[in-house]
Amino acid sequence: MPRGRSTKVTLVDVAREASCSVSLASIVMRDAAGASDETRRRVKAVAGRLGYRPDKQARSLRSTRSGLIGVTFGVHQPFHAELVEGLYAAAETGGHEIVLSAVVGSIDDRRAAETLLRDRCEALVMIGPTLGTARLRALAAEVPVVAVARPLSCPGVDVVRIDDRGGIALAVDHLVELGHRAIVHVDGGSAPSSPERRAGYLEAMEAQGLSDTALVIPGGLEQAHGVRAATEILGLTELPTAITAFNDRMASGLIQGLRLAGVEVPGRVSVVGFDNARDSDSGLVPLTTIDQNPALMARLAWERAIGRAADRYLPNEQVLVPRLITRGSSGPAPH
Amino acid sequence: MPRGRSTKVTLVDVAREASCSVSLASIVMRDAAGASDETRRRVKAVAGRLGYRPDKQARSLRSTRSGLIGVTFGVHQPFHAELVEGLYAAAETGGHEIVLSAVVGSIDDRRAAETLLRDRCEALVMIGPTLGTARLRALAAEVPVVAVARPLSCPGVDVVRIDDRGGIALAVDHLVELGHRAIVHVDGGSAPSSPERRAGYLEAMEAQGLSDTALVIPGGLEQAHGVRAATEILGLTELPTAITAFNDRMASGLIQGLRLAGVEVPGRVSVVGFDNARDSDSGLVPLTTIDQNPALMARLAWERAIGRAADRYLPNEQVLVPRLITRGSSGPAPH
DNA sequence: TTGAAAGCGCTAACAC
DNA sequence: GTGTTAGCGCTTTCAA
Repeated sequence: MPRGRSTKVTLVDVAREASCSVSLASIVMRDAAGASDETRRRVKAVAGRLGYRPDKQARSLRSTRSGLIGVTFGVHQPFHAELVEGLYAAAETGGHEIVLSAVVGSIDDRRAAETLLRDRCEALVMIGPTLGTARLRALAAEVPVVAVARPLSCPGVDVVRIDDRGGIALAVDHLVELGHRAIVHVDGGSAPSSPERRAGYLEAMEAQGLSDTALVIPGGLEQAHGVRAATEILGLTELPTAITAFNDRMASGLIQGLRLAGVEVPGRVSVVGFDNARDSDSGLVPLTTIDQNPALMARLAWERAIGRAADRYLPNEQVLVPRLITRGSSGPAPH
Repeated sequence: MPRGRSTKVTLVDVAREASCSVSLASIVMRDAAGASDETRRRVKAVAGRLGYRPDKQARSLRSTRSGLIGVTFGVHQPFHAELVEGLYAAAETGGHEIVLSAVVGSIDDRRAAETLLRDRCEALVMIGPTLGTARLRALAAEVPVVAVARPLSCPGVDVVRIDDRGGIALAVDHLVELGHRAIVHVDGGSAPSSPERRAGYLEAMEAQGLSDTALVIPGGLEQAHGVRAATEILGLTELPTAITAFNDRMASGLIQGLRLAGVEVPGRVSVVGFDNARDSDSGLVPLTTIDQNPALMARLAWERAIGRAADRYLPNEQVLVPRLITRGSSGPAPH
């Protein structure tokens, strides 16, 4: 019977074995000042030999500061995955550690955040939270909250986001430059940023004097929504020559839906996505899209979070500049 | 200055306010036996009013059992997301809580697991771990490990997995039944399960007396790998009439690559995927695929994990039965 | 530079 | 049903 898992090694064991006091051993393990090199060497050696692993819980229990930054994210959302990856990279700088809390079908942002509070996180980074501003503010009253990838005007909550309106404008302007005039937008349904991108689209169309041809089709986040939207677009009395999609995944659905009906992309219809997601350069046709620079976004969010945890800043908003990635799904307007 | 975040409310505060002892308050908060209904009501009311939140760390520090089950997963892997969702669902039964640890570019399974050990998890569920059996076994010596979605023969490690060989055989048999004989397999590169599916393909082909036409093309996990493989397949002297792909994402790439070259799916070439992923029914053509039943897989893994944590079982292996989902990407062989 | 003692917030063992 | 006592593994005064 493989019982008897290596019973726990504590700092007491290490100290005894290294014949020094527990506090001294503690100093060494924390790389704090106040121990001789000789002691340091000895303690470290013993710790290694015994397979000592500092107990995070006990440590944070004693030292009020937990060193934990909570992160909520949607498991099924590729863009969130990019940000999580970026946060891990940022966390490498040390001093603070990530605690993940997933938003899944059965668990919303509020419950996910609640878990993190019980973990005594010093600050929360919430990725694309679908939470009312009232609840968000209530949360922010308990712990510093940094909302990422969700345009938000909520006093007390930090925001790190892309300029959604500007991003869509980039797409529209790009298409207009290619000669397109009949450009429709497929939105993201109830997703964060969807209203902003929708509005940005309408503004950009107006700025180009194209208000009368502007049209928004309801969409969503997934490929299936794009396929559905394609059907709807194909049913229009007049087929547009270009489409801007809420995100890349749906853009992929759009392209596939159009191609299925024999409509060439970009020959007959151009499509521009949003996100510059992993698979976006490898579909039926490489996708022209808007890059959000998730790595930078994550880094800024992380810095904010630890800064707020240390009470170094007041909450504010940071808006990143979107970038157009021109690939194969957009081309000159037909005629 | 919005300083003064509601300073921490402890059990002592609750007890004082409810004029009872701390231990009694503790009993109430844990819903343990040994308190009168009247006390229960009073303490709960006070706790609610004060916004008391039990400190998980202190709790687990004191009670040796942490109630934590660690889960490692790849953030960028949609199939892992399904499993994580299933694990959260399983965890609803209570008693144990999930601690997530992501595997990202800069953090491998070993480091992810190491984090969980420091969290004092009682058992680990590792999703698709890409870890040598030696390291896995070393880990399993410290804590019960349940490997999910990775075929593995490693004493001391629990395994919950799909019958990969059987799954691919299902796909091959389905295609043969449709009249196909020239069937190629695009593998998953270095991904877990890739060797097993490759082998399953070869076996099934042999069982069908098709060994001489069997061919494996190198692939990977992403859509781009499928597109690349499509190019390779299109370059073959004789185009096969069917393809089995390591997963759905790559199958999508394959279909798109083929269609780009004017090859009809399933008219000219049939394609079968693996995973029954979210987007698989909404692509250019709805994908025929193999379902792994991630919900059940997750539930079994969870039960194993808490069972092992309580030392109720010895490690073992559970193999799930794959199921063929027939959709539009497979059809009768041409001729 | 080192060590002794106190205590973080909680639970568990025991007495009442 | 209730309170008292001890202590989880660690950090943190404080004194030596």
